[in-house]
Amino acid sequence: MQDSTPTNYSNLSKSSKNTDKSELLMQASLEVFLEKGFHPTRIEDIIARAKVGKGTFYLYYKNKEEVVEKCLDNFREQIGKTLIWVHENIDSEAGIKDIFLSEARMLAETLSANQVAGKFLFREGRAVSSEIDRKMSAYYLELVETSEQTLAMAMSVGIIKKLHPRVAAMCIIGGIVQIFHHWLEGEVESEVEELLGETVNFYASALGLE
Amino acid sequence: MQDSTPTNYSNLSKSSKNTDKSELLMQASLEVFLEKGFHPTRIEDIIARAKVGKGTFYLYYKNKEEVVEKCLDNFREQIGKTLIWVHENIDSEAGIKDIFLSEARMLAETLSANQVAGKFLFREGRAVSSEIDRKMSAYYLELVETSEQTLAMAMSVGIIKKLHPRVAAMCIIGGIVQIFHHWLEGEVESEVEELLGETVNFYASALGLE
Amino acid sequence: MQDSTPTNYSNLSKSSKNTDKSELLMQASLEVFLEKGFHPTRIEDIIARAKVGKGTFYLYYKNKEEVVEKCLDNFREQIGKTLIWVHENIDSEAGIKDIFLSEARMLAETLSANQVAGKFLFREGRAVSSEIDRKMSAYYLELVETSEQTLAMAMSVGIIKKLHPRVAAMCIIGGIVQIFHHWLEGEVESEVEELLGETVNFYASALGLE
Amino acid sequence: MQDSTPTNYSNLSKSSKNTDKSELLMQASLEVFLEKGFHPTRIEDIIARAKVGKGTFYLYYKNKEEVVEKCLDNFREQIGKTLIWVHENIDSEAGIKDIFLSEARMLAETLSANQVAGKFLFREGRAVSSEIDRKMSAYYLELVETSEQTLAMAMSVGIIKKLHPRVAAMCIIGGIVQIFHHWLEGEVESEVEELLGETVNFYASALGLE
DNA sequence: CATGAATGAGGCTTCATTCAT
DNA sequence: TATGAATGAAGCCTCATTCAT
Repeated sequence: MQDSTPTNYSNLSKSSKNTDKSELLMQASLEVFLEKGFHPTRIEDIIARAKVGKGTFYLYYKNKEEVVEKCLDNFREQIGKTLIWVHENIDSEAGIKDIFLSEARMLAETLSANQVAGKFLFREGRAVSSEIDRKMSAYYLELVETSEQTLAMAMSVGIIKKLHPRVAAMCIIGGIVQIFHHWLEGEVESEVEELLGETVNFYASALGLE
Repeated sequence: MQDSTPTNYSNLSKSSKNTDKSELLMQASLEVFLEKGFHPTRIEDIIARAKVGKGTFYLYYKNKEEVVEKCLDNFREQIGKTLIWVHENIDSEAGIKDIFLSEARMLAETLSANQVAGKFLFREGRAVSSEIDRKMSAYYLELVETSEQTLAMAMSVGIIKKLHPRVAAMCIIGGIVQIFHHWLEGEVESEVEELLGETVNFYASALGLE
Repeated sequence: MQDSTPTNYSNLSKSSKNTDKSELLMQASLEVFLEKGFHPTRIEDIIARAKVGKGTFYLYYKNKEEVVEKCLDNFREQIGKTLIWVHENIDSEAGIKDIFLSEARMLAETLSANQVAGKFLFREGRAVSSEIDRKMSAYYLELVETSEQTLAMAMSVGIIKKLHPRVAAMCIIGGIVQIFHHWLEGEVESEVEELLGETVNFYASALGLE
Repeated sequence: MQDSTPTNYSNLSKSSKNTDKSELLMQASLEVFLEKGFHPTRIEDIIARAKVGKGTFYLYYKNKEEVVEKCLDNFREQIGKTLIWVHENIDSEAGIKDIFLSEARMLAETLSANQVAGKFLFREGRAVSSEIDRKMSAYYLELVETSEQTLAMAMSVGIIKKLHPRVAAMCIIGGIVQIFHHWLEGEVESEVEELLGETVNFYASALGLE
């Protein structure tokens, strides 16, 4: 529990150097992408931000697109790890609403730790390249399907109200993404805790929990 | 009723010649944008699709971005007209769920009539330019706020359950957009009518309507 | 006879414009290639010489290599036409040495008219690209083989001395190329007529023609 | 006789360590030059082939061009040594044809021992740099002139037929180079011995020997 | 001596835009 | 209006070379 942070770079002095540069470049890239947009960003902008030479960029990435590809993979991995962690640490005594709430909190935390990436991916990930677009569509679909299965199961055992499971999944995923998107963009003035609570309330109501 | 189709360009004989070329170019542009993505698309691709000379494009549009700007304006106008039409034609006898359903049906119809534009805007509208991004953010916010107000009012008169109106609005708008997005991308196999019905069911449940 | 020049651009006002630019670029390219060498030559050098914009080059050629490819094709065609013309216009009364002499004269004339191309191709054609290298090897082989067949036939009917026909062909082609190369490079001070005469003498002697 | 091989690096124990790396790099360079061509070859390719670090190349050579320069010098030296050896070991009793034949045999042997260098220099030596081009032109000219002098002398004493000595020299050098080139490229199927014999025959015939 | 990460000058190529017809 | 040949600014990317270890 005290070691929940997945990435640990300690005692890797040699290999960390590589990782450092590539990490540095990714952070710099994402920052500039957010500020200027992906397509208007020139490699020049990135290396200026990262304070490295032009050739150095190409030592670590084939081009701008590859940065995003790697970023998306990281992002998925982070989210994935979060979801897994949540499922492994569910307090079996807790009510469903509480489980939802912890899940939401963990997601919010992960997103918070990956703000720049999240903001960028939500905003213009799909427009980076058709490759990324495909990956993102696939990811959304995966989320929807996983969600659908969970809902279907919960419906069959009568924990939640009977609704069209896939439609419900899409409504939920879409809503959550929307809320996180607005939140990351700073367009929501409520406190996170309130936001999460109310969101859970909304979906609890939809699914007939109390 | 006999004039339900919102777009009606008839009796515009004079300007129609201009409009024809500019319309032709917009359709061609959107088609190519959808196929190759906005940024990879070159003016050359557009004029090849539209079968006009290279100079002709610049007779009607300043650049690719302007095409999208016009397209977004059209799109908003179509949706706006639809929503207005719905509100003007509400059968006051009908129940709320029925009103939602007609609203959803009309939106689906409008989106269907503007498939290419809708698909493109959902997919990569935000990445076209910061100008467009701002416009789209503003539009989403506007939708959320309008929705929020309606919900707040309905809550205050006890028609629907008391929830955080802005959170509810975001959940609803997000879910609907998600569903329409999946639908336009052909990733939903249900019949439209079923899809709409189940969506309305989900939100009716959330809002405590029966 | 009065129309022996193969290329005739008269009355082609429209298409000649295209041809003119591509011809202009080829001439400019070859000139610069000769002066600086193919590889050190930058597209910039070519367009400066041709006095056109940088984009214009790419309107007519994919890259420097393509210029050489086209040039080699032209060159082969010119030589080919010359050889054909010679064979069609042989004075059947003439002695073999005289036939050789007219052939040599015509070749010298053709090379003279394609000096820049010839000089460049002899000097560094093979180093332009492996593609060109292959083409040139194939061309040399073709020349050797054609020559070999002619010699073999002449040997079999006793017109010339019996020697190894392929070795003889290689000796002759190699020698002639060497002489033309030196001549084009301006490293031979004799008059053309004398050079040709003495060359024919040498091979006549080798082949036992008095 | 027991020391007929011109290159003998034995008893150079001290410098041999340096020489080894520089020799290794030269061999690696030439191999890659032959496979990819000189200009497309990057230093990276060379050091990959030689299995040394990138900086190491620069410890021994200023650049790719210098490798070729050294290679050309070696090559000339080898050929030079061969020719000298032949002249010093001529059996004064032998006929001219036999002398030619031994000369040709020794040259073939030397070329065989320097195949890679020879192939490369014949193929694209002139295109390496204008410096190398000049050196090669000068070398060809030197060969022609030496040959011319020998021929002129032989003509003056009536050993061989009277012909234009410079033209004869060019024909002979050109032919021999052509034959060796074809042979090195593997485009000749005859046995070396036959090839050499027939070549000597051809030129013997040209020069009126028997 | 040997290495290879870092650099940035320099050349290639694309493509939006113009403009004479 | 409509066209498309011509242009050159601008961005991408490579690769020779350096230098700290």
